[in-house]
Amino acid sequence: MTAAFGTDIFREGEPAGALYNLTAGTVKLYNMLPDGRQQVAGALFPGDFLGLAMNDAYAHTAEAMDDAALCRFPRGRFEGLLERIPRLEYRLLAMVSNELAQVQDQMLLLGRKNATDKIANFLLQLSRRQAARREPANPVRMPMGRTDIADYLGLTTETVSRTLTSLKTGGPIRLLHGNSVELRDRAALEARAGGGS
Amino acid sequence: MTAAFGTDIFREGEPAGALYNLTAGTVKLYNMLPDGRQQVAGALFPGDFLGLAMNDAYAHTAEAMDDAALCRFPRGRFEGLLERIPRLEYRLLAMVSNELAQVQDQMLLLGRKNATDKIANFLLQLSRRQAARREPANPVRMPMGRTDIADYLGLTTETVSRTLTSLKTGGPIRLLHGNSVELRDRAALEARAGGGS
DNA sequence: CCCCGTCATTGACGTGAGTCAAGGTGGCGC
DNA sequence: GCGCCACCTTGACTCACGTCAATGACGGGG
Repeated sequence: MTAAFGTDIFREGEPAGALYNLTAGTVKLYNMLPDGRQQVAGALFPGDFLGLAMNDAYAHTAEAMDDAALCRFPRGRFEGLLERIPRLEYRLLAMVSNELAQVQDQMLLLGRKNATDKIANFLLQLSRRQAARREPANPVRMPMGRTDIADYLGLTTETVSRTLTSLKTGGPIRLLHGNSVELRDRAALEARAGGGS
Repeated sequence: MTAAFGTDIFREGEPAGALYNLTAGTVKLYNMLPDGRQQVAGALFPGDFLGLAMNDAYAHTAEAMDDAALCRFPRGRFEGLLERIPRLEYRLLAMVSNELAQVQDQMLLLGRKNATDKIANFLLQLSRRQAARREPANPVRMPMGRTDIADYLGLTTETVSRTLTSLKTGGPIRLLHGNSVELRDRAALEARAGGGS
């Protein structure tokens, strides 16, 4: 199954009929706010699962940020699998637990850090996830636009832009062509990311 | 098992040796930030579970906010239970999924709302949880101090205080003795809580 | 009963990030 | 190659919230 750029895979509130595994491309999860803005809950890369929280309805809308390919598991059939392979349920539980831990980190980030710390964190997170996917960790690719980054970090596009510029000027990063970022001084970023305020 | 006011039930990073069910009292979950501040991840009330994310280490420190009583399930024995009662694992998965959804709501709150909206949301959330526990929904009890509220909402104690005062002056709430709040105009609060910015 | 420690409130002030508003820049189709 | 459009960048200004600091209200212990 494939999803073209900009199309929804499922929408917030829809009955959760299936879960998916992303095999190629990038997908964002977000919630629409009443005023039209959106809160991006996360970005997913190949290997990640979508809709694995076993609730009745999807908690987010999932939208392809480029052309994506997915593996779809209808929920009924999946639950049948769970019955027969209890081990699988344990794995699933672990995955949801992991996701929970990640989201809680993100909470901490949103509540307590300033713009620079948020961006530093974000870049390092992307880098780590690229490495986990056995891609080069360094030139970090950002398939999403400034708006999505802003909505993910609780900032505005302007602030994201300004912050990236100031990190560029300050030395730790370099902006490359095609929405990529070279991390020139990872230690400096780590310091910002971990550090408070 | 009991935990007196101010004592830790478990600490962030410790091997997750057990999970707990809170039977009486109130417990907060938080992470310490390097600079000494804390991010409160949640408040737990009777009936809630602690440490149910099946990771190897606890993601938070759990501290009793008053004298609390807990039911402790050592992890080994619990996993034995899981083996024998697959249905239980499914229940557990559902609970973790719920928690995930809640935390994601909280993320949205932290990233995108102003102080008044956060407080309104917080009060309504407490009210709903009291109702879920079959206590009266209206005078909302707040067992935690201003500092904990602030650390939960990503604010400062001063801002929490000011915002409560302004809600009081504006009409929708009334501050009672003993850390309780009377909701006088729930609709007004709902409007703030749902509404954007 | 009063003192003192802890926590909440209130005020004055500074600042980081949001808002509003112009430019740039690159990609794509014609 | 040109123009259009979407997106990014930059600037000026504003304001909500944080910070620093003083005061006020409880509540428990001596």
